[in-house]
Amino acid sequence: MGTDVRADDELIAALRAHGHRVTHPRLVVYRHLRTHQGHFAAERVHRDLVAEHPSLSPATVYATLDLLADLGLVRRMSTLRGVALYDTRTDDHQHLLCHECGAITDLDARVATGGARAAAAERGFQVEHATLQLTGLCAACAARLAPGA
Amino acid sequence: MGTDVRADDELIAALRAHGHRVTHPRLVVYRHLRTHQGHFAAERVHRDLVAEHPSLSPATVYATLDLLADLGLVRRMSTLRGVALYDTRTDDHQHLLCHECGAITDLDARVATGGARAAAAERGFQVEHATLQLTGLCAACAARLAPGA
DNA sequence: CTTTTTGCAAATGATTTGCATTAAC
DNA sequence: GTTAATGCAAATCATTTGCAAAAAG
Repeated sequence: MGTDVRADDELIAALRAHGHRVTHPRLVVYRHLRTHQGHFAAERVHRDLVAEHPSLSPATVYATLDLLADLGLVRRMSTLRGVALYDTRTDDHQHLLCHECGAITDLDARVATGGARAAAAERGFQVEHATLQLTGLCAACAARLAPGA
Repeated sequence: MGTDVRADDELIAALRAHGHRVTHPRLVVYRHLRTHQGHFAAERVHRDLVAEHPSLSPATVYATLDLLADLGLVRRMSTLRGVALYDTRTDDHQHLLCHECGAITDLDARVATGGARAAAAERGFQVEHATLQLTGLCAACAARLAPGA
């Protein structure tokens, strides 16, 4: 493993392109997300990193994730619960949200969003991402709730 | 206007079917949602109703909206920000989320979700709703941010 | 050197919880 | 009568903010 220099370059280029500074916390957070792909809450990122970086503050993690989202390096996810999540995947995919346990999993199906995008554009809405959210029961919760099936 | 008895009946039937009691706060909240369609935060519902129903507590509104969602009379919405929203529409439609002002608007396009639903089912996920979320800039924010265009 | 970014601690704000009281059934 | 549901106040928890100190360019 070790530090992936290519990953750093991508962050550095994006920061410079928008007039932001390349700082230690930003590198640390970004590397962590690159290494551990998935859906992250700010608080979780902070908890994961604070042992190795004791001076890293929650506020900085919140600000950094927000910045990374603005730079397009992660995506803000919509959630049913009240915790803000960031997705390391920036390509199109779908989300399965279990309303029992709150688990969120990725799905890779082909969904034609062209019609909806066009309809939105007609209203003057500039679409950046179109994500299909499927809510329901995950396999584990379905099994737990319907025992004898 | 006046009380729409048919609306009450729908709530009462759903409550009875699930062994819940028909209470005054539940009627009041449900009537309000029926009358004022849209996307509601619990806090907003409470604020709207507390003048006429001074004893109505926030906690009850939270619990009631949660119950209505479980009964299928409203839908929990996914949001980018940390406020839980409930949608009075329970039929299939899409949401436009402006990440500048936070505005959420409905869209009525035809989106083929069959493929994604099937893929989810293959994984053992029981899909209840499939909602396409389009994130980006609403017309107002786009105009404000790109002045000279 | 100048300005952004950080860390810290305090403030905020939505949501939840515990518990005695009240209202459904 | 019995039990669920309410109201209230306190607790919780994620997130934001203000400001002095530190670090980036």
